[in-house]
Amino acid sequence: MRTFFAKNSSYDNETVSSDLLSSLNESQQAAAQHFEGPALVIAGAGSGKTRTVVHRIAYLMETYGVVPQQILAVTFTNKAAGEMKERVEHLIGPEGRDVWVSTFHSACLRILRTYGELIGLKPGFVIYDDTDQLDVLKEVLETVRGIEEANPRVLRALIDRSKSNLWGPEMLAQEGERQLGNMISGVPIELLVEAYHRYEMRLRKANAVDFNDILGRTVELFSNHHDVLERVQQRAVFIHVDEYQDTNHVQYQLTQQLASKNRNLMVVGDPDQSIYAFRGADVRNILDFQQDFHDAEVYRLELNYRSVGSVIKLANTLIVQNEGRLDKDLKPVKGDGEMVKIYRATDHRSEADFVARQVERLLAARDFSYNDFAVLYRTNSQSRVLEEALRRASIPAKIVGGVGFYDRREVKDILSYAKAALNPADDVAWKRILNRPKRGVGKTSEENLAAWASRHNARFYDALKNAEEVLKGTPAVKKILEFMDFMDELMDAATTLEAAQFLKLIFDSSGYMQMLKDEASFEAQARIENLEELLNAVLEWQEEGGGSISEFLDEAALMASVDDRAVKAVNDEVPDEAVTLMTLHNAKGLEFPVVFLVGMEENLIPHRSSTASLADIEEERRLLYVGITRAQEELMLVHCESRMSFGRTEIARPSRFLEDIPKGMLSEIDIMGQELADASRLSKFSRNVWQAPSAPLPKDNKSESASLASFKGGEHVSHPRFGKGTVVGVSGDGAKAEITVIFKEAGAKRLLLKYANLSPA
DNA sequence: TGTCTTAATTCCCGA
DNA sequence: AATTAAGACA
Repeated sequence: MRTFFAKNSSYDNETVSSDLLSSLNESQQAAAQHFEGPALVIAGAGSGKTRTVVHRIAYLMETYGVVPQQILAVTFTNKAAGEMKERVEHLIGPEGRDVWVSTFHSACLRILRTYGELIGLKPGFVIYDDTDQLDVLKEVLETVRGIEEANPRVLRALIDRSKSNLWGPEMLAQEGERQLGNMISGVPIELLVEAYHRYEMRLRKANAVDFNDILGRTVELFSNHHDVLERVQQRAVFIHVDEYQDTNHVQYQLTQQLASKNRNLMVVGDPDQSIYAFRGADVRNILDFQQDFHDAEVYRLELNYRSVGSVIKLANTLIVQNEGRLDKDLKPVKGDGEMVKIYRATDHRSEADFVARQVERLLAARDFSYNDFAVLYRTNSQSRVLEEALRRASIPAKIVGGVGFYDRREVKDILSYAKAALNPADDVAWKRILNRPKRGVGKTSEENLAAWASRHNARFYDALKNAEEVLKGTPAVKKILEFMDFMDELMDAATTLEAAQFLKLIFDSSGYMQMLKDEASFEAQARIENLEELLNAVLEWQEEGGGSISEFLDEAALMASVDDRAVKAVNDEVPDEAVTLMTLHNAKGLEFPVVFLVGMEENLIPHRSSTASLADIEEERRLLYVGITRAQEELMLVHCESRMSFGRTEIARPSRFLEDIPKGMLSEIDIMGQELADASRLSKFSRNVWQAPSAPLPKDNKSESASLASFKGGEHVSHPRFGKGTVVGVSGDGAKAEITVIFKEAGAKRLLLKYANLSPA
């Protein structure tokens, strides 16, 4: 078992026994004994949901003689799939290996690799990740007139959203206009639809699918080829879907299709932990389950085995404030435990130092190991300071997520060589490797080649093949001929060599390694090490039964950034024992004895871009709820008085969510972990909810600072030209002091305070 | 073409 | 603050 999950206490005493259900509580038993027909399991945080599903699988086999080949369990992340697979095998032995445990994406990819040709996917199709998508979209935007200024990222988000709703360009034209209006980010929707259409053409031409296509095209396959659906249904007679509250429409459709024949569908989830609306997840999928399946049995798991009482109480207090919510009362099994702590740091550095100090303190005081600590934050950008502070304190730490191993420039470059060799139509890959390492083929040549390809409706590869003609008389021709000779060799090798050997060939013969060696910088050295690590990953994967390089590419694409294998691969030196740093989203499904929730501030949680609607706020609240419920023994909340963002120091106000917490539920502590005496407590107002102290006065006493000090964010002000607005930040001091105000009409403005001429409103 | 400097953008969350 | 795009010039 990987160390990452080593602390899963409920796992340890799972054993095969004649009395399979004796280790479950009453409601868990009821769910685990569910046989045929649809079932909805509402499973609160820490209520033993995975345990219940794993036992249900064992019970199906033991009591009803269901064979493992008829059982499917779908999870969201590779991590969750890996964990469930191990627990299934642990509980029911070697037979458990035949249970199909998979993520939506890898299950669908497997199906498409087998049957994709039926819907026009050519064998050897590649997967475009988000960077590839962006590359394609940038080019597409240049070809649609009137759309040049559109942000490719905005367009990508729109396309992703459309696809997660199973909307093609035509549907986006209809539905999009109805639901989103006729302009999106200042661009008419017709043009965006046109761009979407062209994007689809490009992908088709490149024999590529994007992430959403992996699911969407599977739905298409099932709809148009019932025989394929039936074959898969034979392999999925009993279906389990984990984290059902986070399914989007495509996943919903897939589930419906798979379950349509046998109707043995068990969905498990917790509406209070729905945190993926931003990528199309729809809580209604779980809330309406009983409407979809009128005969559904409903099981509720409300006993929490994970957290101490104080943590559960806080979580419940928070979440009841959401309006659109299924009533659910999580009850702790454990005692009250330590009070939840809160610490007010001056800035993000002192916040990080606080975390380091507490890790040291708790480690010394109690029987903890580094693995027992997790630091959770809202945005990846918060990780750097934390990582640095822990390193200064010689505390080993690992970051889960963030810029993943397979997103690194050098890794993407090398894998692009493989992709190009396997698929001549992969324009993105060919363009990426053409001049990396530098071989004297610059931007102009690339543009001319691309223009030729587009004129002839050909592949970029064809342009390269015809370089002599296309770039007649330029010095680049000779270079391209050499390059193509090498690539011919590589294309041959792609089908004959093993994955690792093939990779080695790319390293040595492309000139890429040589380029890094010649550079001789610290950075280049790190890149070389990453490439060596990539080779190790391939070797390890081969030993575990992996096959060709193309299969490895699939693996790498689905691995994405969030995977403990990816984390391990970043640096071989990652010690077995380490504090875990990750985003709140990544923490879902995990648990740790000690949890720090940092950045408990307005603009972070709720995030600045998620305050527009009640639905946004409620999702942020659920995200915080997920964070709180990760803690088993101790929970510490931290917020700062000021924080740097985009290189500027800004005043930070405590999260509104904190202010709804009754005073007695939080213990305010100092950096030593000592509870502040009531007299020294800065929050001295005697309201019965926790209240943040007012922001400190600026340290200097220049005359201008008096006016600066009078703003701490949140004030309603009025400006002669921009009208009414709200102060959201102040930075700098003296004559250079700036104030940021979001005006109701004019939007966000950064003004020199000296001239801002604001009056209270 | 390549390199150096400067300007702009991003830092929401992810399979 | 850090990465990436754009622009100037050899």
